[in-house]
Amino acid sequence: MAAAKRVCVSKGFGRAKIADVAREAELSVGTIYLYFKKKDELFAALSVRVLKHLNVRLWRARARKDLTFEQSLDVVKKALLEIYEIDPHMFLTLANLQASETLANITLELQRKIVDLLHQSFDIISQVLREGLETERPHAAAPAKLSLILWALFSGLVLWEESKRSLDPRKDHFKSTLNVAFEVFARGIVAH
Amino acid sequence: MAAAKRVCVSKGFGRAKIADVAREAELSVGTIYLYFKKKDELFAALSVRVLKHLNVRLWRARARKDLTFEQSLDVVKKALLEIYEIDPHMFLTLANLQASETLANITLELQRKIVDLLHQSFDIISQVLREGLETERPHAAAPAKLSLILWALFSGLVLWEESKRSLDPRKDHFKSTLNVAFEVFARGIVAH
Amino acid sequence: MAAAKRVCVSKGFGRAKIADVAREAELSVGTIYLYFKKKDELFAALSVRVLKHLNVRLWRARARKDLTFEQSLDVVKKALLEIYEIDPHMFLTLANLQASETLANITLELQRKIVDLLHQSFDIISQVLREGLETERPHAAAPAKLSLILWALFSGLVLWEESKRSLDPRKDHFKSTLNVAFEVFARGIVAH
Amino acid sequence: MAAAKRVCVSKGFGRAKIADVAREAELSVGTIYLYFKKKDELFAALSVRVLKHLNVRLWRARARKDLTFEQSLDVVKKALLEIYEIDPHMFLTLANLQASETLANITLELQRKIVDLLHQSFDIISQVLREGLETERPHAAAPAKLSLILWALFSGLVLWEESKRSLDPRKDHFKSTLNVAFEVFARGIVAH
DNA sequence: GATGAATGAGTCTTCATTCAT
DNA sequence: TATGAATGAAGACTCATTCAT
Repeated sequence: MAAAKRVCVSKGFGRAKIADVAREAELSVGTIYLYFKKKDELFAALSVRVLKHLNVRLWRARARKDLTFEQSLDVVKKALLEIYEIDPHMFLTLANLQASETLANITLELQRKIVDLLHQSFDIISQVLREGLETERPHAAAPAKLSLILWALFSGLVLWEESKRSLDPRKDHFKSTLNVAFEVFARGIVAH
Repeated sequence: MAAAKRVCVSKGFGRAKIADVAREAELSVGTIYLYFKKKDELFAALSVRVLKHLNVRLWRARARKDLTFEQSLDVVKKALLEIYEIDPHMFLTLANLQASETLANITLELQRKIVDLLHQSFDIISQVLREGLETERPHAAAPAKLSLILWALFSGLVLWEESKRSLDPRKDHFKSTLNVAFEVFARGIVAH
Repeated sequence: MAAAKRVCVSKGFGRAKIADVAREAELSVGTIYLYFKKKDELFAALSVRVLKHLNVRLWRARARKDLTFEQSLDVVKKALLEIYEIDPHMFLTLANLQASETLANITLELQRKIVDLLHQSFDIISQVLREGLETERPHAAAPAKLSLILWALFSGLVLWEESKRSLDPRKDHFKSTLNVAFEVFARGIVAH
Repeated sequence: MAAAKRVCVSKGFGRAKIADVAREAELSVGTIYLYFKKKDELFAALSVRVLKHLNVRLWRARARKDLTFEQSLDVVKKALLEIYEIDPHMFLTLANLQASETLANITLELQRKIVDLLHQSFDIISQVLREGLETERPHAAAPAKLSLILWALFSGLVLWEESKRSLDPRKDHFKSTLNVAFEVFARGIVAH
């Protein structure tokens, strides 16, 4: 799977061949098929891995208590950013999963796993937000909806950032845009 | 191109074959190649079309004067939503363009056109925001950055909405989430 | 299809590759797939051809009137033998169709065609036998059953003949055995 | 080998994999190769087993003395039918051996064994027929030739029966057709 | 301009066979 | 004897692209 990710990064998701992965992993083609029934199964498994990693990080963030809402949000932002900076392709893997038809070609079991992990991600973010929201922003929207908005905001920015490289030479800094985005978000959830 | 879009919608972006497009267009395969040098060229042209359509709408929104910031933002939201509702796959086309490696395989000319149109989109949104911001939110972030955030927010929500159909049976309504997202955004750009 | 047959003859049914057929036909692999959806479809089509050829011959035999039962039987034998001698592999094609799992992998339409042609073969043989039987062998078994027995006898002998070459050096002459078989059959359908 | 036969029956001859056999036998793949050098060797050995079983039955039939020709023939028929009914796939195994190219890929030793056993089968049938023929049908054809015809008749009917299941919904009963076939055969060997 | 048959390189996938343990 | 992970050659099938008509 590490090899598969490396191939995705270097050749692009759609151009990644099983033979490439095998070569990168210093295995034969057949061996790949010993562990993954289909090509799409392998790449979907990559997403599972990303989501698991993500959830571990988010979980750690959630463990911290006695934080204000702003601090909680900051913890979520840091968790997402940290993961992105460790491996900027992680979220792109997820974006590709969403944009491609990979999902249609995998086992129901794997599909369920992915759905489940995504739900977990949202639930953790919701929980982090909820505590701060309840005391400080009692009139804010439902945490579940807000966590989805946060997720969309983040993945939209990542997708843009990644595609920008080939499209748009105009320089803008991901991190600073992200900071502004989170500030806007934080202030937007006002208590009237 | 209309045929190409219909094929993309019904079979999915990655599974769309030139032969399908030809059949849908009631033309022969060869004829497609009279108008598009490469397959990727055709699908990139689709994105150009989406962006042009988008810009026309945004331009109309921009034309209205004497609006408060909130009203301006509402106009942008309506323009984006309207386009999405007329054709939910338009933004997915763009997302696919970003997520796939299509961009790497097209002529420089077409690449430039796409970049140019995207800049136009941002510029129009920036302008819409700028007027309201200058008078009502003098301390807000740069309009260019805010328009990017708005774009990311919207495309992130669309991508999620589209992928959710196959992944996640949990019902949530795109439109209401979008409304909340824009409310949060609008309130977030406060003048301290 | 002529190329496919030649490949079957020279390399054996199970070892015939699409690439071989393409080379033999002086076409590319893709062109084969322009006319046959699946590999098995091509080889099943071969059987259809054999059966059609067979039925034409049998039909001609049937056209002759005013024959005694023995003469009718002789006409059937000659028709079968003639086909076998023109192309000894024709019946082997059918035997392979029966012994292999090809039938499970073809379209229902093609399956139906094969069934239909086989029924036709039996029906023609039945008709040839019927006339002679009615007047000369009134107490014989049903012509349909007898034509099946004749068919089994013939194809059993062909299968044996074909496999014998690699198995059994013991010489015996197909034609003379066939003659004896038909004599036995003719005498066996006695009028008590 | 029992496992191999079960796999052949359930998945079909051509679709039987060594891995399937190993799983069925509750052994590992490697272990299969301790006992059979090649895949074809294993399946050829299956034929040897069938032929041995067949010969045992035929031998028993031969042991009975003081039978008329018709009774002898009946004994042969019963032996063949009994084997067929115990395991309808036995003869199909032999038919597959004949129709496929398996024979070309096995050791000379195994080839000889198969040839030898086939000769034995014919010889036993010949002997059964000979006794009755000599006294009751002095002018009949050579017993060797007649036993080959009998064999062809039987295997032709079996092959037909087996293929019919997937091809032809038209019901006809194997056993009754076989009975008619043997009656015809018995009467056909008349003494003029 | 339009056609669509032909192409063949490119990929996935399978599976008999080996071999270090 | 037994294992079963690893192999990689082989082969079916696809589809963007071309070009003679």
